[in-house]
Amino acid sequence: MKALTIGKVAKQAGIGVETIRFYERTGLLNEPPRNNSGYRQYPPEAVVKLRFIKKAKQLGFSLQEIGELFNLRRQQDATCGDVRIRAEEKITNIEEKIRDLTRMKDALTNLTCQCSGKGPVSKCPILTALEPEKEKP
Amino acid sequence: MKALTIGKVAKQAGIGVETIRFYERTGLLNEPPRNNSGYRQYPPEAVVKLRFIKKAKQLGFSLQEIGELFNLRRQQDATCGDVRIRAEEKITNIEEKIRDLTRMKDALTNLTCQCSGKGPVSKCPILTALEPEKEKP
DNA sequence: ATAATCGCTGTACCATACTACAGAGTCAAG
DNA sequence: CTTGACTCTGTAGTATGGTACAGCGATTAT
Repeated sequence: MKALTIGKVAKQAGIGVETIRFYERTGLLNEPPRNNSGYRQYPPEAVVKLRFIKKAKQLGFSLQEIGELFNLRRQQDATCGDVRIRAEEKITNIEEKIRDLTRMKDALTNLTCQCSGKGPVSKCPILTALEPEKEKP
Repeated sequence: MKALTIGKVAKQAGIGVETIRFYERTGLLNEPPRNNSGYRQYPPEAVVKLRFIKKAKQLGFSLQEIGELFNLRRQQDATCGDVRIRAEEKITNIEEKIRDLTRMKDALTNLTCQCSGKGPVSKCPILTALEPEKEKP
């Protein structure tokens, strides 16, 4: 006997009960089985899925994009080549995010270094951090 | 003569005119000087700032957080140690995002590899990608 | 010099992602 | 066996981040 009620799942995933029902309504989560009195019965994996959603949102993915990531997995065996292409798009996308974040981090590190030093900063490293690279003449 | 109208800035930054005015209303952008007829006169750096905002949003930062990043820079010379602490918080935060994205990327790569191979996948690598690490007994 | 385009303010509306009830049934602990 | 916490459905409200006019003046291209 391992099924969880919605409240347990919510607590373990660190999100609200209403939010879970909302995700279900929008189709992001599929409907779990119910017990005799109509209570949702979640398998423990539901917690994993919800934690994934939470994290992915913090990384700038919309609920729709998160759904696409799930679909990628579900359709995997069906239409292999197609899925591969879309997965590679996601990967490229993610790599760009990582690059941007790395630049942003470097800029902030830079800022804290300058802070311990002295003198005015002519160009703001944070702002220019996310500029598209351009060749220097 | 280098001042740009709002339309020029918007085009160069790749965002809408209305959005720029919206950012101004909310205080994310400070009010630019005006010309005789009341038109906003932006310096070229405004484009850099707007592109930063656009990117940062894609990375999961809220407008408020983006504003905090800007403040970090502005207050830099004033309250050095304090700024340093908050900058380091941001850095830690960013490092976690990078870690999560890297895990997600690896999981997707994994998925495309499995795809070219064959056989059913018992555990979904995407879902478990963003799980907090736990020691394996 | 006169449209078309752009800019101004102000207000209203929109999509996304929740969040909060109301009103009724269910379950578990003392 | 009741009382308090939990669940259900349904509907409504909120926060964030825009987007879209209307109604007017300024500018620019022909």
